[in-house]
Amino acid sequence: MESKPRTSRRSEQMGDLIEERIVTGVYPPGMRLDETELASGFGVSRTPIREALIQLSSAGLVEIRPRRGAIVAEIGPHRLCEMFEVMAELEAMCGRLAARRITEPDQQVLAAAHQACEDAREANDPDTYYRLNERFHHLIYAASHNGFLEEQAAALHRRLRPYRRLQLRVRDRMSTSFAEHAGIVEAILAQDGELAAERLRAHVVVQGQRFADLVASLPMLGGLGRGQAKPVSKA
Amino acid sequence: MESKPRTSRRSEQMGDLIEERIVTGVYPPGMRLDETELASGFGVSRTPIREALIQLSSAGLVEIRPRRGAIVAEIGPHRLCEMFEVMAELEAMCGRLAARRITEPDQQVLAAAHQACEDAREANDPDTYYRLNERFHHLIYAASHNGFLEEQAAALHRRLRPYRRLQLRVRDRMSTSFAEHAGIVEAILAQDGELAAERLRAHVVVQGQRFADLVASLPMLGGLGRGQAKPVSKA
DNA sequence: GTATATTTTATTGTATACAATTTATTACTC
DNA sequence: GAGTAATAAATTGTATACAATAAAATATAC
Repeated sequence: MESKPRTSRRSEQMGDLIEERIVTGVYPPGMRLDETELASGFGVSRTPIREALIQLSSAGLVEIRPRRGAIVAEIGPHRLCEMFEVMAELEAMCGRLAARRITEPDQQVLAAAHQACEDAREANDPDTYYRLNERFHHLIYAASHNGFLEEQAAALHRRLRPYRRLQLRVRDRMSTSFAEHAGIVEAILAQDGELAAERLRAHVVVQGQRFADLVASLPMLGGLGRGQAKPVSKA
Repeated sequence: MESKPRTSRRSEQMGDLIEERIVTGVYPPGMRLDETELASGFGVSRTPIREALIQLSSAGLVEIRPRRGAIVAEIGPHRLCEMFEVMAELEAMCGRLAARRITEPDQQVLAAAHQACEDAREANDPDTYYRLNERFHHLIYAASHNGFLEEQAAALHRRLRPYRRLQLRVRDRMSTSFAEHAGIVEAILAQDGELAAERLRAHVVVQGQRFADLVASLPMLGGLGRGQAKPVSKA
């Protein structure tokens, strides 16, 4: 059968498009999002654009200032560290619950996903590793058998994606990441919740730390402080 | 000066109004939210209503089914337990961080808020206690000195409000709650993060458990299972 | 009389028109 | 010429009009 879009709502499609461009950096933090401009750019009216922006605002990706338009949310280093701190705890919680609740077949799936990561590491393929890493973490979220937690963790993970992505370029990050994964899998399969939690927390915190180092060095992110945005030309 | 609304956006006002009616049960779970009806009811056009509904949908309070309208989100007992489980962990995290990071003046404020709770308990005033209890918890969120965590915790707390509110009617809940608070304050002031986390987790989990008992007994919530909603007449 | 197909109705989704407010530009005063 | 006031332009917020789809009702076949 032909794949028909499961939603006929243009506003959702617009939301996905804009979100994509935000997380990939096409629309950088602080950029003004002109409704009329976006509308004509996407070939729709302002209505779906507005609805998409409101949704993205709720998700924290854009900031709507009353009567003053929307801008891509600027997440400063400080806020970002806060978010990583929470992410670490959510991951830890997922791990703790997963260790207690993971089912037999899910154990197999997790082990297989881990194995796949190893293959990507040996092939020295960061993009594939990145993708498989995402899958690995999502499997742990799901293994917590708490659907709400799974959603929350996935949402925050997604939101931190652009910042995490940078790190895999860092030297040896793949190997250390994989080594940490091994410890995590071990703890979960041994059904040691506290150990799994601890290791996942450390895994993410390290990411956050690594990020903090990165943010200090990169000029692109260095100017991304708490303060007001430098205006970005729209064309 | 006269208090002028800080936002001129009708959609936000509508959102607050609708949210208020949802969390207070005026609009019960499963109820259809007819855009036209709401619009005429509030004396505005459909546009602000739609925008409000989209926002509430992002917050998880309403569910928008494409081309089929919006309904008040139905949170079944199962999902609710999941949410309480996450809430417990967020509170625990706030407590752990608060114990490590709370400032001198904030210690005073927290102690005072706790004292105020005691007064309400002695006066046997559940409504006041409820309000002061909210304040107490929010102070702990803030004391974590993680603004993002504070927001997340507050948002989930708010979302669970209608369900938590029921419990204070339960016999002796005020006293046990207060006793638990005392232990939490003690742990935080002693800067024992793990103890504070543990006690806060238990505090919330108990609420969740209590809720589970409640949900099993109340017919109003008993029919609120995972499945499809019974339609609720709109007038 | 029941089940299916067709028409009707109602409601959502989108586009456009208008109103209100903010920002930019210009004019004016000192 | 700099600073402020008034005006003009641009952009957001709201209302309404129209289009598309789903639910309801009716009609028809068996």
